[in-house]
Amino acid sequence: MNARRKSFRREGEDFRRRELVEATLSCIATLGMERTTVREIAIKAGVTAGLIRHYFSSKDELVLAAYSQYVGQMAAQSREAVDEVSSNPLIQLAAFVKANLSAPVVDQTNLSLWASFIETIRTNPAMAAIHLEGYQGYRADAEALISAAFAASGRAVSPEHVRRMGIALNAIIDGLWLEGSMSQGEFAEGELARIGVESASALLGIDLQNADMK
Amino acid sequence: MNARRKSFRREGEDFRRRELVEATLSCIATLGMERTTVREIAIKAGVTAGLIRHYFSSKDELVLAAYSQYVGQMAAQSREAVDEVSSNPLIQLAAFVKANLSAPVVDQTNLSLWASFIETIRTNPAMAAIHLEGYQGYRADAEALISAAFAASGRAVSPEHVRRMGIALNAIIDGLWLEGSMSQGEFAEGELARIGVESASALLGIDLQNADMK
DNA sequence: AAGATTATTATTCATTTGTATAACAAGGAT
DNA sequence: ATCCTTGTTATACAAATGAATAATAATCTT
Repeated sequence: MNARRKSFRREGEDFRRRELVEATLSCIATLGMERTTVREIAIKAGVTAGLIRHYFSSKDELVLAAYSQYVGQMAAQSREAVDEVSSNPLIQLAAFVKANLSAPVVDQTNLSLWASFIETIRTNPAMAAIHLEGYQGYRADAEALISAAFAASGRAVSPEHVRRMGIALNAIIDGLWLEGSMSQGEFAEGELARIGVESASALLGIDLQNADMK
Repeated sequence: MNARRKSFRREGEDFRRRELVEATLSCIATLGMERTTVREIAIKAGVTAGLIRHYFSSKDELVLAAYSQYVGQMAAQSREAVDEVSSNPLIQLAAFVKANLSAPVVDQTNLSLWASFIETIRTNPAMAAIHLEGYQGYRADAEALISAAFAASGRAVSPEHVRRMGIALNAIIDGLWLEGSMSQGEFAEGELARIGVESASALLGIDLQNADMK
């Protein structure tokens, strides 16, 4: 019964931090915030619990880092989808909508992860700050795409109108994302994205559905 | 240091259960699920922690009852708003949208409460069942209103189209609710509801904005 | 190759938490 | 009035949790 000490490799700080953050996200997504303990995170990361405090001064700080990583990741994902397509603003806008209404964004686990973070925003100012920054960036991206789309359609619109459209577009995307993520299996493959593009077209008064038919 | 026993009143089962459920909702909304302990709930309800187990066999069961109460309350609120106005379907639909995009529905604390529950749906089948029932009811209400609105506008639409519109309407409401609840103070009084009615009009192709000008 | 550094593991600690049990008293029954 | 029922408080307990500290070994330095 003489248990030997666990063997291990020494890793660099950035590597471990990233790994711990990744494990934290995985835990929160699958277990929820309440059941995400430092021990559970450590197991998922393949280390012992004590190591967490070597890199993060508290569990709160780790969760904060995880949220920061999550927000950045979602933003990057969204921007990539736009950059991947042609420079036609209508096509870009359609790609933006589609990317946010397909896997892996639309996913029950991802929704659960998001909800776990949202819950903490009200009482944790640091979390709130990260959230605000991410949200504003998202809205700015949406408004830039809308502005460009209107310009490409030869329509002059006021900044106030762009703001309104940004709010509405953001809402339809978020709302469809919610529905798609919650109702497992109700939507056929690609259906949600199609409804999203149709709805965005109706809201903006621009036909985005045939935009990618070059 | 001879602490006297706390004086108390004996109350009926329904009274206590309701009070404990109410305290639970309040705790989750303000503290978050993680910091909502049986002791905290008891304090908020003005009783001692032991009493909770007298009425609920576990904390989970209490939280479940609280969620059930929450879902029912939200549904009733929404239906009341529709029943309060005239029987004109367009006006009813507008009222439905407005009710879901005004206080007290749009509120950061309410969002936090909702998020706390959503988080648990993935791992708790009982919570998932309550959620599904509430969601389906909500969607059915929306589709009924949409059907009636199309009929009143003299437009014949297929059930599939109604379904699509229901999804989209639901999405714009949820999305705007999210935005309004998260971004404290960005929206002027009534602005969110106005954007909602405008957006719903654009989505459905029905003018709901002037519907209440009798 | 030996020593120094520190990343990592192992162990310990004080609190908190859900739950279980025991003691008590408020209000009704007789 | 006295007894009885049971709603309610008070106390106890085991498990879990975040954090702190001690021990160890992997890798770098020289």
